[in-house]
Amino acid sequence: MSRVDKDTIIRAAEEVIREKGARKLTLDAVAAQCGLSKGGLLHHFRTKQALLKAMLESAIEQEEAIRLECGEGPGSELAARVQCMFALMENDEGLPRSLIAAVAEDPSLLEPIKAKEARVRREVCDQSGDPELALLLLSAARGIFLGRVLGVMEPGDPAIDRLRERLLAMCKELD
Amino acid sequence: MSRVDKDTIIRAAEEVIREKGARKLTLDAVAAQCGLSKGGLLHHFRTKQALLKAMLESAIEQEEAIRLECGEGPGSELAARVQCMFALMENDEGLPRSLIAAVAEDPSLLEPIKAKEARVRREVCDQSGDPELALLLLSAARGIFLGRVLGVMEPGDPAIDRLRERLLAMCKELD
DNA sequence: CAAAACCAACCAACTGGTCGGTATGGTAGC
DNA sequence: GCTACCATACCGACCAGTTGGTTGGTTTTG
Repeated sequence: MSRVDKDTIIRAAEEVIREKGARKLTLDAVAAQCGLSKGGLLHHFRTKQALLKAMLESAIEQEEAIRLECGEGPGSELAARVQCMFALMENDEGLPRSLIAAVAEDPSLLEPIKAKEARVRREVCDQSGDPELALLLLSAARGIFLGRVLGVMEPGDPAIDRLRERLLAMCKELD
Repeated sequence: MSRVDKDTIIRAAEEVIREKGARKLTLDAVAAQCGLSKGGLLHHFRTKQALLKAMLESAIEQEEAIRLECGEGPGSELAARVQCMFALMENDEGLPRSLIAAVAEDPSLLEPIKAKEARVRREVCDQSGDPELALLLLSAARGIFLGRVLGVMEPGDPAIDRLRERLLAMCKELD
């Protein structure tokens, strides 16, 4: 029986990034955050890379879970993905933080995300009668999302809500 | 007369990020890259933060220069900005790399970019008869751009070209 | 000459990672 | 029940290499 499981550690790592920035994501900081010694932390993740990788995988899982929630109705894949991205923004969880840390540490860690992203694009295109417009709308959603990840766009901006409505309307129109 | 000027150092820093990743952007690495001792480097930039800040400012300048090139004709601000972003992608210069390094090091360094981004959005909105659609198109361009910055989207993807054409067409339609 | 540009040696703090050891809880044999 | 054994979780000291930054001196240039 473990008192601290891997998921707790991943959350702690995300918290460190949130508080101190991606550059300060050190093993010591993570260990301190979840009340563990560095030795204990390294017992769960043998290297820092392993921790980063687990963070990304966890983030992807979370995203896919939200995606399923958004796609229950008869809407298209595109609409579901757009909704999913906005949902992801509301409770800014692991993915954004992990993304930044990973790309700073070792861009090759993003390979799984790259693959997932390509798959989503293909699905969205295949399903739509106007693949280019579909891709364009998807890109717009990602632009807003990544803008928030980088902190370039304000969280509470009312324009975001209006953009979401407009985006979703255009998605429906496309179907 | 200096044998190595600040601009050379900034370019060297960008090169380091390109070759080794944002995390490896160290003073030693930058000094080595531009054939300077660390002491010499620190003579030009007293702290690492100062170097980062200068990198961002330089990147913004470059972007504004490209923006002016793109906006010579009668096109709207929106069209010019979209064109500018695609031009920025073709010769992937400092801005993308600097962005990642800065956000990893200290997100508050992005403040100038945030301000500039907000200003652009305002201009684009003010000029357009359909501000939301304009913002949406701008977001799409940024989504593609940031997707490339993070390495999530392939550089040579032909879809990018098609997306650019479509985006520009929609911009013209909006005018 | 005086200032600016530059260098080499150095430093303290931090980094990821190793290592020997301890605490705990389960399990098999008696 | 008790003992011997073992695996897992965890600790804390330690290490070598790296980091940003300092200092004191040397070269270059106007």
